[in-house]
Amino acid sequence: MPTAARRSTVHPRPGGRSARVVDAVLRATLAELGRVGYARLRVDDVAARSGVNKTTIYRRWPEKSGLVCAALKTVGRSPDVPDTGHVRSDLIASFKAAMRGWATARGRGLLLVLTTERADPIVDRLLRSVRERYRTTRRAILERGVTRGEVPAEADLELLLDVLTGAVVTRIRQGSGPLDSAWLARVIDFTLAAAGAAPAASTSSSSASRQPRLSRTHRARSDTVS
Amino acid sequence: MPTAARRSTVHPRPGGRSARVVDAVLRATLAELGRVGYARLRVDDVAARSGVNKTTIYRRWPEKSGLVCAALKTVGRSPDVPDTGHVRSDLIASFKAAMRGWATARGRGLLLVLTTERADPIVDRLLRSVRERYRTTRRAILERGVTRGEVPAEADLELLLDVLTGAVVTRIRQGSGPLDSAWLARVIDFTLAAAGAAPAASTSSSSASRQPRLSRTHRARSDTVS
DNA sequence: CGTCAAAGGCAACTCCAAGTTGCTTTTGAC
DNA sequence: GTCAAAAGCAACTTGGAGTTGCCTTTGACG
Repeated sequence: MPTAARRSTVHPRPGGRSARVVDAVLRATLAELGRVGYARLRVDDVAARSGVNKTTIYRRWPEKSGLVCAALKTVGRSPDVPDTGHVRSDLIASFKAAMRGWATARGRGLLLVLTTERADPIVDRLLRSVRERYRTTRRAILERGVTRGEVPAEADLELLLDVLTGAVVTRIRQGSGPLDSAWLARVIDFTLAAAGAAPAASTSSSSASRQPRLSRTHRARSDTVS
Repeated sequence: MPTAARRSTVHPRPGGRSARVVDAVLRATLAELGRVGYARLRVDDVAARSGVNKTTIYRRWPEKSGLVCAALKTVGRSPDVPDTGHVRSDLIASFKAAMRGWATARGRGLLLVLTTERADPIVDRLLRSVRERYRTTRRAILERGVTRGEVPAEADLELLLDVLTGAVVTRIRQGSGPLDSAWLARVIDFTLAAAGAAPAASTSSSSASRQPRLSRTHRARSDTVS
C-alpha cells in the first residue's frame, strides 16, 4: 500500500496513448456524424473506425451525447473576425468562412447536427453556445459598422442578426435553394437595406434626405461577391 | 370458402370501431409528440395512452415514422388566407394564426418536430410539404400586395419569404427571445422596408415620406447581383 | 335475428444498439 | 523496473422497435 505522501502526486497522463486514443475517437465520431448524423450514429461504429475499444469510449464519455459534444467542441474554433473596413464585405467574409468550414469533413458533422437534429438536451446546449459564438462575431462586425457610421446607430442589431442568420440557417435546413455567393450577397444587402431604413419608433430626427448611407459602400464592394 | 362472386363485394369498414381506433391513436400520437418529441416517442406509450393495442398500431402503420406522418397530416389544415387589404396586416394575421395553431395541444407536436427534429426521411418529406403550404399562403399575400401596388413589382418575393420565415423559424428554434406580436410586427416591418414596400398604416407616427429611397438603393443592388 | 371475415386484443417472441461488468493486458511517469 | 492508470476484451443487461400466432370482437350483409 502506497503511503499518503506518495499518493499526493497524482498521475494524470495527458500525453502518450491516452491522447492518441482521445484524438482518434473524436475524429472518428466527427466522421460518423457527418456520415449518418446523430440519431443513427452507433458507438460501436465509432469504436471500429477509431480502432479503440467500445468500453474505453464509454469509460471516458458515459453517454453518447457527451461523446458527440466533445467531438463537436473540437470543431467550434472561434470564427475569425475579418475586418475589411466595410460591414457588407465583413459579413460576406464571415458567412463564407463559415460555409467553407462546413464543407470540410469535420464541419459536415457539426452542420448536420446543428441544422437538423436536437435530440439531446446536452447536445442542444452545446449547439446553443456554438451559435452564440457566431452571433458574437457578427454582432462585432455590425458594431464596427455603427462606429464607422455605416450602419445607423438606431438600427436594431439584434433584429438584424435574427433576420440574417435566420435566413441562412433556414436556407441550409430546408434546402430551399443553393447557398451560393449570389444568394448570400442578396440576403445581406436586403437586410442591411432594411436596417438603414428602419428608424424604429422615434427616429423622426433623421429627416427625409439622409438615407442612402449604405448604398455607396455596397455598390463599391459588389464585385467581391463571386 | 366463399365464392369469387360473393367476395367481389369487399368489406371496407370505414365507420365504427376502426374509425374510433384511428382517431384515438392519432390523437395520442400528437399528444406524445408534443410531450417528448419524435426521437423519444415510444409506440408503447401511444398504445397505452390511446387504449389501443400496440399490435393494432403496427398493423396499420408498420413504422413509427408512418404513424407520426399520419398524425401530423391531421394537423396540417390549410392555413387560411386572410385578406385585410394590406400586406402588413395580412402577414401579421397569417403568422398569428400559425402561432395560435402551434399553441394548441395538437399543434405543439407539429411545431416540435417541424423545428427541432428531422430524424427520418419520411417525416422530413412531410414537413417539407407542410412548410411549402405555409409558404404558398404567404406568397399569395405578397402577390396581392404587388397587384395593389403596395409592394414594388421588382421586389424579390422569394427572398422576402426566405428572410421572413427564416427569422420566425429561427426564433422559435433557438428560443432567442419571445415570439410575441411586437417582435413579429418588427420583423415584418423590417423585411417589408427592405423590399421597398410602402409602410402602409403600420404605426401612426411613421411619416409617409421616408421609405422609398432605400428601396431604390436596394433595387439597384439586387439588379446587380441577380 | 345470425353469419363470418375483417379488424382488434393479447402474449410471447426477435432484433439491435446503448450501456455495464469483471477481468486481463499494456504503458508511461517516476 | 515498478506499478497504477488507462486500454482491451468478452460476456453481459436493458429498452424500445417491430413480429408472430392465435384468440376475441364487431359491424355489414343476407
